[in-house]
Amino acid sequence: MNERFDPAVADQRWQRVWDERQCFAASDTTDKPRAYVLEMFPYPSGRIHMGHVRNYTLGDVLARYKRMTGHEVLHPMGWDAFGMPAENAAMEKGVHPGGWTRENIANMKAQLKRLGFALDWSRELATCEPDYYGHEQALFLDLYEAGLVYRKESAVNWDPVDMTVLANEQVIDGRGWRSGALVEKRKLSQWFLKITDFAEELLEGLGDLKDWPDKVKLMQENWIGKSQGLEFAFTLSNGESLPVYTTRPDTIFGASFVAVAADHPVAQTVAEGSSEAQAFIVECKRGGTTAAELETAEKLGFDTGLTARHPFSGADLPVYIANFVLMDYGTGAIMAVPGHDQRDFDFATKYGLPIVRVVATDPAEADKPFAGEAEAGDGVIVNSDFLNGKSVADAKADVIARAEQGGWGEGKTVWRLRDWGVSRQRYWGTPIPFIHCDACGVVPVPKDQLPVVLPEDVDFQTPGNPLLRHPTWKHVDCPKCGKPATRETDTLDTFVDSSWYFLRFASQPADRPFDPGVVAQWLPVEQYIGGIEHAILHLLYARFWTRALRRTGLINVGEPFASLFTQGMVTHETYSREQNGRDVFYSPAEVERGGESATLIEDGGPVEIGRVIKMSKSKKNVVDPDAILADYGADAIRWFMISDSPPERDLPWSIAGIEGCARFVQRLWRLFGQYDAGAEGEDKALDRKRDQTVAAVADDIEALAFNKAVARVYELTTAIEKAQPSASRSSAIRAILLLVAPMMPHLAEEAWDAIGEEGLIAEAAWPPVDPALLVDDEVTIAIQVKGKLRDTVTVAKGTAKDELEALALASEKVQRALDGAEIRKVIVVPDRLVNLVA
RNA sequence: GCGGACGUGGCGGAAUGGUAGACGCAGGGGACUUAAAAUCCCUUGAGCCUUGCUCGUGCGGGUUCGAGUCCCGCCGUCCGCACCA
Repeated sequence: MNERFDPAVADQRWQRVWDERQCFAASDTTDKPRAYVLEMFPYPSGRIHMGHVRNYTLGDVLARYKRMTGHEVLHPMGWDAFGMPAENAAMEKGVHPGGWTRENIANMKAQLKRLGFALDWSRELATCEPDYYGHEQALFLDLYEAGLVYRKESAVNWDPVDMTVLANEQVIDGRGWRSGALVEKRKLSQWFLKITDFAEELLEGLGDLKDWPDKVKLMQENWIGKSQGLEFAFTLSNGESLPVYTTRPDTIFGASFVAVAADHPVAQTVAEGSSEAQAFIVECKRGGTTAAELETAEKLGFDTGLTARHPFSGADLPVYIANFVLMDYGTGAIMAVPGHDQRDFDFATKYGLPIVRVVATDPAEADKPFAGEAEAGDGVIVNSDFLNGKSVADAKADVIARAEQGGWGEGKTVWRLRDWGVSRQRYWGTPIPFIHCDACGVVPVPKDQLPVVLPEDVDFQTPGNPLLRHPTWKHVDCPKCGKPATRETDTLDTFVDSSWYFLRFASQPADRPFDPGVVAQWLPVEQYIGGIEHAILHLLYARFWTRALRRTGLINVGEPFASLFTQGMVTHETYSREQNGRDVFYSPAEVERGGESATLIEDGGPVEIGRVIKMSKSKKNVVDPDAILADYGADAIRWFMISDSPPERDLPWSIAGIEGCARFVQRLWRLFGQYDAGAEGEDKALDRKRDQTVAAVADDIEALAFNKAVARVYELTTAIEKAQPSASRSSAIRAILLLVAPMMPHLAEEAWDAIGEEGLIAEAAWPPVDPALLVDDEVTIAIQVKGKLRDTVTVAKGTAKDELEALALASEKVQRALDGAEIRKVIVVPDRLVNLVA
């Protein structure tokens, strides 16, 4: 064996062998148990970043481990290839989005290959290719036939200077990112998917997802937002009826005004007779469409002069048009209870409206003033006539019952979840397969005419949707009547692309989206891994899409992802200098890092080491995986990714850390070099340590607690190094080689070959363990006096309680700590501790 | 603004309510070497009256024989908020 392991040679060598032997191609026809391991596929931005390396390393370790434990593993990779960055590149650099994207894919694929991931490249897909999005169009038509697709008006961010629709991230401080113009809300007719039809199912389904993080399930639950409340109608002073919805009917006596959305019919009617109301409604159109923006904006209202009669008290409440009321939720009108809703509180404070307490922690505090904010918590009802003294829950039920009895309202379930708007006024996406005909209306493209392919000859020099401007593309004959008609020029949200790619990975026939029988063999995904930022939208849409396909009879899978894991971000410290009162940042490549300081290579002067934050271009704290790969090899970078930080938390990148990993690669290599197949003699303690480590590492990998597995590998390595040569020692070396095979596959193959083993370690079996060796026969007992540790004693496992107590009392240290005090109580936990309470 | 999480040495972290700090990094000391690299050994929470004792898991309370872990209230940081992916 060579003295040093050379990753530059070994990485390439084994990557070629894996490729040639098609080691990681998943078979659809096998008797083995299946394991579908999937990481969220990347957007092809051009270069792999550390976040990708982490994500795919986590999945790869699991996939390789699953293979070693006898599973047929499906571990595919593809590209989420539609989206805005390609169009931005087209505008900025004059390149075609397709060419730019495909070049990025080629680069990133080469980078992934250099990391030695055990991926089935034969199933690679890119969502921007017609052989993917054509099937998506077919599925969209299936959902249309099932009644799950419709069109309605919906607001977008409109840039009045560029005359274009902006994404939320393109709106900065209420202005268009390029033009700087104030953005307005504009209504367009757009395509929607009826995700709300599945609200109950999606909520209920969360209960079956035992291996999803509770936080993700909770976030989805809150997002779906099922609420039981009361819908009832106020009678207005003009005789009209105004339906409102409230989740807090218990607070009805605290209502001090009524508010409607700016696009509510009542607001429209009022505006007809008032130019001031009109102006206010126009004012409400200013600004973007995001929830965060709407809710942090100053609460504004317009007094319509109308009043609404309170159903119990008969009081006349003023009716406002308010910018914080949403037309999309409930009825677009609310009864406002300032004491117990913060938005209402802010509004009432601004317009001098009464704030009445109707919930208190104690009936005696009925007139306690508010401490500058609303109180949304539980309590007892006060100042509320017949509701006084009731709990919040009882009062809710009582008011709903009275409303239903009186025939002026009814209990109702309302969802926060809104239907999914999938229209995008952009070029680089899946064309929505519909045709607009003056005579026949909106007509689906017949399936035999799919795919509707994007035109290649498009111009990005003018803002707006190139499909709309294209001279010929949209002009077609109506499939129904044959007369001239136009294509739909909106494309699909890229979340649609990522809502079924995991099905296409499992099965990809040419003539249809997938084969349901093959899909059933692989789905659900056994382990899905990706960022927490996808906790709601992507995961909810994928769950919805899967259920929608089941309802249309296309598949028989409900939940696509059996187990979900959300990994943390890769972070790095920042380097900066203050210049002219501003921080100038330097990249890690420009800086020489010492133990506790850092200097700029260019001039040798010091730079300030800043906080450890998410790698980002603006702070220049980005490290390119390729450079690391070239310096340290794939195994070192993979080892770094799984060491130290638990995968769900942030991982701080450091050059010292990667150097430590590279050193450990060499240390293992030296250890493997000491393997002696002919060594004799038994080392019971090492045998025990070996099997305990094998069992624990297996548990850790299955729990994705890789940092713990890594710590155990270090411990076993040290134990082997300290042991004398023996058959046990060689056996332990062989075991640790198998343990690290999923983590450092190149080193493992090289060593496997060097010690004379047959075949590839990638195809070897996980080492078996002897259950008898897993339990220790001795344990160390803690001896406490009044809960404080005073001594320890090592005894045989299972030593009796009274014996432990006697040992504790016999301890000199214990006697000194007791200092003659009388023992009042003794707590003995077998194999754990003795606590003497004096 | 609303929803969700996280907080333990210089750093990343470990710890079924039961010996806080496993393991790694960084630091200190030493061996080997002409020297360096590489490697190996020892050491490293803070404080003190140092056979040992006291304090210590963001802050303030509480439950318990015993709390990093459970409960209540704060503070700070991060993620999401429906057209970024």
